[in-house]
Amino acid sequence: MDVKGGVLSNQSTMIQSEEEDMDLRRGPWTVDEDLALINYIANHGEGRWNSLAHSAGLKRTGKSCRLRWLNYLRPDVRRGNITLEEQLLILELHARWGNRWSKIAQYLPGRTDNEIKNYWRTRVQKHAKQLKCDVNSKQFKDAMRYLWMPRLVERIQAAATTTATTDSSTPSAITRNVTNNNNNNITYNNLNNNNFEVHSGGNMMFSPSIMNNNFGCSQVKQSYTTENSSAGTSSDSFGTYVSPVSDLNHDYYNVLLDSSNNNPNLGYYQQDHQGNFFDCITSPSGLCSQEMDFQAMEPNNQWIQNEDTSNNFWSFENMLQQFNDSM
DNA sequence: AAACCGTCCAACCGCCCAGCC
DNA sequence: CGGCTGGGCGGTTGGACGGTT
Repeated sequence: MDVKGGVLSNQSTMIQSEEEDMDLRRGPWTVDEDLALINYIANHGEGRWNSLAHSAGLKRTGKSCRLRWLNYLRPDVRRGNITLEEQLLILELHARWGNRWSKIAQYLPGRTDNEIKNYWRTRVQKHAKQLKCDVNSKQFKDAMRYLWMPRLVERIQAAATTTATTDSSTPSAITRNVTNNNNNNITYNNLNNNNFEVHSGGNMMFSPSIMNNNFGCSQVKQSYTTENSSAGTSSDSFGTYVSPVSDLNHDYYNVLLDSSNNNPNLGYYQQDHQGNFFDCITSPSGLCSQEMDFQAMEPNNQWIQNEDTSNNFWSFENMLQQFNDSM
């Protein structure tokens, strides 16, 4: 008997019989099928998936061929673990766009929307579930923004520093310049000067100082601008888009996204009379007004010391619990 | 060693939208 | 304008696999 595939749900019996009549295969792809698809696309290009499937001699739906190609067979598909930088990008972009996986995937070259979606569901939603809060709740978003993401950046910094000191021939393990197929540059510069930036239609830039200092909310300053302001750029700035704001002796970091369309509606952000977008979420749920000092709640800095993200998150859970208790 | 459990991820589904006739 | 088709999207499923009991 010809194997029709093992990924068949019970409720699809009728569909299955219909597809068997049409001799359509479902389930996991075989090596021969993969080769047939690859060869056909190499010779004829992609698109018109239904006719492509037929012309290539594949007993598959056009949709199935398209999915197999885009998510697995495409030569530029990146495989392997999601890196720290990618995690950071996913969190940031998801905070901004929600479950727009394909849009988020555009900013992670080589990653598919499916992969990102899987990452979100298996990692992020798991933690939300463990913390007994909704992944879309303000509480969890705050936790991501003020705890998880800064820690990711710290770990990126730490990794870069380690790499820089152990391998002088290589500028940085996380330095790269890539261009996705929409010509949106995504540049991570985490060289010895500890900058980290993402140019992706807009910019996302993290100042070095935040990574090395407290992340108590009262000490976090964020600035946003859509202007090409060189005059306001200090030595701590990272490009023409950002005018860093040094608030007294407070540390700051800069996140600027979507400068391309000058969108002032960047989530929690607000624009002041000078055109700068300031972080009006300084405390979306009163975090900052209480001047919580998360580092003080984290004596062992486990996020940095422990390489495993999921384990790191449990120090986060402890912090969040303290946060909850203080509310 | 076997059963159980949790995680990962490829593949599927239904829905929606744009373009064409 | 309405129907059809192709393509894309987010959500869901279930098999494989590794770790734990």
